[in-house]
Amino acid sequence: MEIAKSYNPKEAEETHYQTWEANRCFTPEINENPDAETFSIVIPPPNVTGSLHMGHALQHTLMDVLTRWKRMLGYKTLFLVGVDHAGISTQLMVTRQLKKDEHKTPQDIGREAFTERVWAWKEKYGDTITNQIRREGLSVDWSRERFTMDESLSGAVREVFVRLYEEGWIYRGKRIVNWCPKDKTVLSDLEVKEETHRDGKLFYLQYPVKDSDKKLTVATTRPETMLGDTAVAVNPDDERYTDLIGKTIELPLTNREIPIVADEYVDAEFGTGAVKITSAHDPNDYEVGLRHNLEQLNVMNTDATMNSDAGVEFEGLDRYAAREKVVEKFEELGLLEKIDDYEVVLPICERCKTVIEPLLSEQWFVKMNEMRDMALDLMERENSPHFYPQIPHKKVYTTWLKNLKDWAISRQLWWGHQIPAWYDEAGNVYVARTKEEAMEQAKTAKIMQDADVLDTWFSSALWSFSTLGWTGETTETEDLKMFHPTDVLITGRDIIFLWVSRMVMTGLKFVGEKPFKDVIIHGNVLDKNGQRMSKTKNNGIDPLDAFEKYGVDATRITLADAATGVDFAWRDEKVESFRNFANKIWNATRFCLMNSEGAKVDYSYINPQAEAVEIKKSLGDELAEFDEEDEEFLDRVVPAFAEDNPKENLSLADKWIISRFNKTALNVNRALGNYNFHEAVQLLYHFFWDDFCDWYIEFVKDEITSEEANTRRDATRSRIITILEQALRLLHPFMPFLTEELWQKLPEVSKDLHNDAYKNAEQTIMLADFPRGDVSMIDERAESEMQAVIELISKVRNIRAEMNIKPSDKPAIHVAANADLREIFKSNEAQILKLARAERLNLSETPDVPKASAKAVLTGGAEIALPLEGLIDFEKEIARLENQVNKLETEQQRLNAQLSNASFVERAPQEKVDEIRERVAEIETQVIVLKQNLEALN
RNA sequence: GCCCACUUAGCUCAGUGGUAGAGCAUCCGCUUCACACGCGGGAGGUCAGAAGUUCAAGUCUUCUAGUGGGCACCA
Repeated sequence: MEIAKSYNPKEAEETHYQTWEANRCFTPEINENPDAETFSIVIPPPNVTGSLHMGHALQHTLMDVLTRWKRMLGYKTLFLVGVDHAGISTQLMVTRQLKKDEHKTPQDIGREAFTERVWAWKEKYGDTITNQIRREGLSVDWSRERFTMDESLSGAVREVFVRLYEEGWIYRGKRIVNWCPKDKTVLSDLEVKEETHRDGKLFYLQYPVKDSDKKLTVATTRPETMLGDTAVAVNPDDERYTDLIGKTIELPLTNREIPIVADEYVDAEFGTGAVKITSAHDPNDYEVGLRHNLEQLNVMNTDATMNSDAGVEFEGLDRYAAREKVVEKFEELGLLEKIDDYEVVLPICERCKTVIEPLLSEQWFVKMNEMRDMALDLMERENSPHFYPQIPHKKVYTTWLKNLKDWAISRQLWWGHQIPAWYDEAGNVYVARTKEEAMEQAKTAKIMQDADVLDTWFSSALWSFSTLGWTGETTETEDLKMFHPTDVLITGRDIIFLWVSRMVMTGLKFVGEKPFKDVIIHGNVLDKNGQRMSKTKNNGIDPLDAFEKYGVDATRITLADAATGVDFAWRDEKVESFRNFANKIWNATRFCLMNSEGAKVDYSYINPQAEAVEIKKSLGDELAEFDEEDEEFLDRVVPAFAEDNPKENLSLADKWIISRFNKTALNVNRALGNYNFHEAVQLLYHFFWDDFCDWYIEFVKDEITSEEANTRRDATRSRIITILEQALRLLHPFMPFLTEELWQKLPEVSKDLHNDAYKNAEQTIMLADFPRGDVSMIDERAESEMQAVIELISKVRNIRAEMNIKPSDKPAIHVAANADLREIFKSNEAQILKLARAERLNLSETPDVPKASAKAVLTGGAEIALPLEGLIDFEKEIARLENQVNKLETEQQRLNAQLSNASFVERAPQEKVDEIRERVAEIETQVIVLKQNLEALN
């Protein structure tokens, strides 16, 4: 078979995904077993306007690893995909396009036409992200793809809104909200970020007191808001101002008079101890205003220009222009006391970075306390959802819930779920599922729907169940029964509040159960300098570039390897090393395939259970009463049917690699079960590269490359290709394309190697049984025997390298060892000679070597010597041996100190003490041998 | 201001109270018939600092320093 010299990811990536998707390998129905356990996971819906970034690539990889793993284990598996309508960003994008193409604003064409444009935009460009998801190789069920604006999901949104309203958990009210003057919409607290400005100013303004020559100085960072001042507040206990309480201020630049009030809110220590109160432009001032029954004077328009209430001089000015003008005027009036430099922290719009203007406005809110209590109760009762890692996310989540305030859900946009509330001409509100219902309530057809739409996160909050068919009307679907609650949610910590917590709350409230069992919070991918990736810094690494450069599989396994829950810096070198790993897998397979004539994948070598199943199949009815667990049966029947009686003929290396494989499989399953992706990757990397390639392949190389066809060679070929086949399965969840590509090339791989759950499916590794690992196949004896052989070879190699022996020089190896070891070495003589590049293996009971030898000692005290007549540098050899003695003696001293500590021997577990005693004995043995060797040299 | 996390080899990071680990980089030697994206062999650590608990601390406790994050305040 022709196979390229190195792995080219492109080809594999282009073909296999299409095949998988076309064969519906991703739909849960491919699993025909009605009793199969289920596994489900929903994707955090990316923005429809979005494109893939490293954070997606990371979380998508982890989700797909779990999904593919569970699917191969035979679970009925749903990985649900979909996108979010992303209210603000989408609206902005379409608005921009409208302006560019037609020089029109949304208002010019009207709401209906605009919404149509957005849908058209979505049709045209909305699949960018979904195609990138295909590129990543995600095994998501496209037949269940969802969009938050789908009719069914929209129905769920309306239903939830109406029910919450009817229960009094949604209300409409006038509050100070976070207003983005650029996007011209309200934002929830979570969509507001902070920005520190060191060059800020604190302005000290003097307000004349009426009927007095006194002036009261207030400090402010936003002088323009003084145009909307409705009071000045001081602390009631502040003796400086006691006499002013109840007096009146003649507010400069306006014709208004405002009271001086006393309020505990004021901190006498800060600034001047007197606070200007702008009830309509600051949340704290608003509260003060309510307490003192102050007027609510809004002096700004929604674009943050001043309105007519700010006075004719200021009307129409932008807030910053107004600020300058106010300051100028105060200076002219001699009322500007001073301007201090001051570090200000400004609230900014997370999306457009515009400074938020707190604004008094009428909006819809969700009262969160009751749903919040449900979520807290769930956490208290059953530690659910279970966060991975627990620390710090559990605490952050519960603390946030405890301090939760009402959620502003209305948005002044046209793209989204329009609020199902209608107003009659008198302004009475009717909340209903449809306009017809609202008209019934209003007893008139003259009603108008609320113009606002809901926060995009409102629909996302329902994602776990709205995607499975819940509409309120329909509350029980097959999918809900089968897949809700989902098993695990994987997301970043920045949306624990925005999304995770809200899904928990709505899930409990509307489905009556938690939406997911576990929540994995992954770390952020930082740039190579440890900085967060951001558009402004332009330090983002595009996953598509990584796919291009290193391949999807290498990128995936790099991300999985880095997924320990903490942030990590992206390193190209890291991906490179996993690209090398992919190439290593490719070449190992290439080598096996070059020597595969006469070989076939045969599960029986490593899994007697499966072998028994195969035999059972071939015998059909004859063995209807056959019991897979019946070991006696296996012993009796298996050899009779296995042509080469594999278990009898296994070499040490075979037993060893089978043992290593099963250990690896067991540990990989355990690691994935604990969501420990890093550990799983490390296990696989080590097994494949070190155990399989560096030792096993090298051990059997001569045998399988033999030109001469014989049953022994072919049996070995079959064994190696079987181990390889199994290893590819273990790797598949991480590296789906490479493993599929190679798996398809293996001889007879498609025959009888299928997962029973998918019996009518196309042959693909993604539907093959995932190796679970079998404890009974772990052979500790084989492992330690092989270890001895490895140690022997390594020590010889070490001597060769340290003594600068040329590769072409082939010394003899003298080994003095006990009978057991000699037996082991003898039966692996050919491999030892080859891998140690030696000519002859001389085994004896006691050392018998020429003086000019380089020596080493093995675990257990066996000695090895390489006669190096004429090659040996005595000084170098002495230094080498002394170095080894020193190392051992340092350790010996430390251990002896421990053993001479009476309380250690007394209080430490006996096995620990024994362990150390054994180690000391081992060191002593080795030191004696090394010292004898040293003496011989001196 | 309150809370949290992190600090381990040159770099990026694992690490479960019991001998300190990986990848990359580095050094030495190899065009050995799967792979130079490779093979073989090395060197490299006061586990941020201090104190404590323990027979035993990278790991548990407290304090200190540095870095990062969250929340609150921000007149």
